[in-house]
Amino acid sequence: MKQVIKDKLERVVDELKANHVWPDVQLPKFDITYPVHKDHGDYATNLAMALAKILKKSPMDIGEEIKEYIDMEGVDTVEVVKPGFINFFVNERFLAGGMRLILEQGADYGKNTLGVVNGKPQEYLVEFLSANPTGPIHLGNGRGGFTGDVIARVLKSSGYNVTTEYYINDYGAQVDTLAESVLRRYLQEQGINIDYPEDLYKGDYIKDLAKKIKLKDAPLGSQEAMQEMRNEVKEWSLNEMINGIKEICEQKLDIQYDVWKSEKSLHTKKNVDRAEKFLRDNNLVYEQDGALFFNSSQFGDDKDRVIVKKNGEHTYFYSDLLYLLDKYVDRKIDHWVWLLGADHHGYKGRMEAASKAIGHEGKMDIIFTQLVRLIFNGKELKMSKRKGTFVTLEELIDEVGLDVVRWFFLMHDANTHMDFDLSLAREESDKNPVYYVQYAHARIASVLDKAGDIESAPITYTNSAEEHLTKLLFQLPEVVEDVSQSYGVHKLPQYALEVARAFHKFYASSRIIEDDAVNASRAQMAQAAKIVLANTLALMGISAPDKM
RNA sequence: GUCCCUGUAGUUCAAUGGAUAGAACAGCGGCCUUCUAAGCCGCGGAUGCAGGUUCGAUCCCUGCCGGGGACACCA
Repeated sequence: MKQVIKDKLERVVDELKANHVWPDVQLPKFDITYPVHKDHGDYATNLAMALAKILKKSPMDIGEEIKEYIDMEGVDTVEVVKPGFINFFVNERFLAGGMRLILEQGADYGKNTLGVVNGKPQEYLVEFLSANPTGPIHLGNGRGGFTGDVIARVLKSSGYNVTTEYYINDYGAQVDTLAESVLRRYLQEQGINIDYPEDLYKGDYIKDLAKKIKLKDAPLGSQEAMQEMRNEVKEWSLNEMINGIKEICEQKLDIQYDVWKSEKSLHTKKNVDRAEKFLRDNNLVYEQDGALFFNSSQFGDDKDRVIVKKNGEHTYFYSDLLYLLDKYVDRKIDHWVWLLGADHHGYKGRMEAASKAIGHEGKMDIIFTQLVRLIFNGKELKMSKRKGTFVTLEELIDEVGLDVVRWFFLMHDANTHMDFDLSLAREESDKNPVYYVQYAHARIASVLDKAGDIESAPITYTNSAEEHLTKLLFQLPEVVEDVSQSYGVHKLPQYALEVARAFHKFYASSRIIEDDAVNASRAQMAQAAKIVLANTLALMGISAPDKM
């Protein structure tokens, strides 16, 4: 609908030009909005305000003049109101026509083809969660995890070819710390007296690993034997952690990844040689104090970054460079959507600089998810891997259910801070708005089940609740489009809530089965509402139950 | 010290520079002999402070005050 009005207004501006009403008029940037209040139009544009600014006339006057050029099918009346909105009121035939469309498209209703350019779907890579394999997935990971998952779902619905990816940080010192932690706990478990330094990981999961691991008895005291044992523990622990994470993502979180990308696997000789040649050939690196620096400040970063340390080891940023080449050169992706916790905001500068340096500027969207503060009994709970204090996502899901947890993380703008009150989440899980939405879906399922087969009778309107519900249902395609461009996933639950509310009102005012007779018009409205609720919930990865 | 977020109702959060700032929860008062009361109807209640840009600012700019987070040859 929005698009129809927009197209029409573009033509209006052309007409104004052609008829020399305003020969100099340029098409201004005008907006089309939905009515905020029921007294306003069904659809509105502030074209008049935009034009007024250019022409230095009153928006009201301009609106009145434009009005005469607007003649649209399905629109009954057009009115101009202050401060310069042009309101469109659609008629019943228009509403019924749109309804028919929803019923025909069913599960496909809401999809669009924004991601298809010149007949080809764009290759998008969405990378998210990517928690280090040195500890469990905690509550704070939930935000990036679910936000990324939903962005991927929405992009798919918008015609993009989406690859979801988990980047495994299995390279570098932290993995050794993990191995050392497990090894020492294992030895303690065997009754061997060995100390446990402060900087090792403290959580119970380390002890669990230590109990589970089976090592062949190695003679202690020998350096070689100790080193061998260390390597064995390292490989086993890492593997165990990664498998655990995979299982949780797929089974508990309902997040399916297409690719599990190992950081270690990027550091092959071939990759490294190519990268070094590329960097040197393009004068992107220099040596200083025995280390190799990447010239990132030339490309907008606030300082140059070390990529090869004095001791010859690669830094994390080196991995990032390899990863960029892997993505843009080898895999030829068009765009990379990268979800990061706010504590990583320092990456933005260097990664953008690196993308620019290798000639792929502007192909990356970094989405920061602000940290979640945990509140328990009115006090903030600090989470720390080293101290072993955290609440795992798994525990929370087991307690209140995946639907509630997903809804909670999705309902807020990812870029704002939020508090998660554990005590409330537990107590008030029944009052969660997700149930309000699911209840609407279940109610519809139940009524339609009673109504039996619905005949495709003409749809007519008898009250404002029916009209309001219908107009809301029309918005789904635009919500999906919006989210696919803005990544503002919180708009989905907001929208679902609005639709559910509209349905509950409709349900209270319009009986579908009356005196044992099914009102086919209303049954079809309910059917359409069910489609919209189900599709919206599916995009969020939340179930749409038929019974509650 | 530098940089990134952020301040809206009692609470948790919405609102591409536009119309009367929306919900939910909490509070108060109504509605079940009829399709699921996990529902509906009604009542109160908010943009941290000071300037600026604009016809118009919750939104943009500056300063102040408050909250969170980053500033490694760690990953």
